[in-house]
Amino acid sequence: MSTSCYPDAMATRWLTEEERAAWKGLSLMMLQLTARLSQGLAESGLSYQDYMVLAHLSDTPDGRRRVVELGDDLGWEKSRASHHIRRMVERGLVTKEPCPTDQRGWYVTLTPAGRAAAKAAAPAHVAQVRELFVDVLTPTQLAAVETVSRRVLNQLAD
Amino acid sequence: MSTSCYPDAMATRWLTEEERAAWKGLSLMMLQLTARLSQGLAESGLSYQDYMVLAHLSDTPDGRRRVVELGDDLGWEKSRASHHIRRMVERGLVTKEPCPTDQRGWYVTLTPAGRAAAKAAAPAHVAQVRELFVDVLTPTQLAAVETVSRRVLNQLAD
DNA sequence: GCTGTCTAGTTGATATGTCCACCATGCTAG
DNA sequence: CTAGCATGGTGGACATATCAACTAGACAGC
Repeated sequence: MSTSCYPDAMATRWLTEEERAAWKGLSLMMLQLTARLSQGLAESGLSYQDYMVLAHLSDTPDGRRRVVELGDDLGWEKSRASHHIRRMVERGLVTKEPCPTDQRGWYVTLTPAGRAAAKAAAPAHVAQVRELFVDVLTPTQLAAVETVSRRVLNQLAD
Repeated sequence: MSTSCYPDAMATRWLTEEERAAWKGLSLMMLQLTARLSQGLAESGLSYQDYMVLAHLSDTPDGRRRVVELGDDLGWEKSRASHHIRRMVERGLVTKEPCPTDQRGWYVTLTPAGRAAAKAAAPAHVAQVRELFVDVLTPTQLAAVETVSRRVLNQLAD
């Protein structure tokens, strides 16, 4: 597949070794990293996804966010967001309140239990992000990561 | 959560804004990127995971790989690997052959159909990886990505 | 040989994600 | 006002992932 000539009209520009290494490294890194972080969070009784929702909500100034907004923040489609929020409501981590200005919409807000769960899980999670990612890199490398992701996300937004 | 002082013995070292931005950017980028690439591959009738398996097999010199090896390559646990391979066998993309030197094991190999599917999907997929990732970055940035992922994967390996 | 422990892989229950059709509301143009 | 289209969210069917328990073969020490 990395090999050679296609009969097609458009000759495919295959990846060079460097390009391939970068892409493969990135993919594998993210797979392993999120797997490990999930494991870590599991000990606090939260999934990675749960944690992201909770963290996002507690970062929001008024502590509430529409279902689809939350989905956009986390890169989820609305259906996934809806299902996941429902499950979190069932577990008592968040609640939904009708949105006064848009009858279709719901605000998702943290419950005290949700806030507590996030607070309990945060230190270990952050420590792990540090240990496995942040502290392994130089400030320059971190900055590069930020630049790279901004560029790619920009490109994706077209 | 990003806020402040914990009563704990170990004071948590929270992330700085730069660190946070890098981590968040990276996570979101990978989410969106893989989502988009999955969509692209769906038009060839393959999932992202299917493609990774096929690509890996066709990269392997002798075109075969043990189930768990494949899992390691892709960052999967053995159970996930087993389930996924089974489904791919059912769809005729790969086959399993008993391993002569280890009675417990199986070699996974491409079928002609699997090889053809990979070959058909590759050009569009590679084009998309280029468009959305590789071609958005400078060679220096690509090299940085590679370095970063190598370091992090190294750290994970402990 | 016998025993215990490790590893490869499977299985099934359950949790999660995806896809698509759907409903109700909002929004815009005539 | 109202006709049409866009948007926020739900629901169900199905695909995929995770977890824990399990089988069978490998492998080491005796």
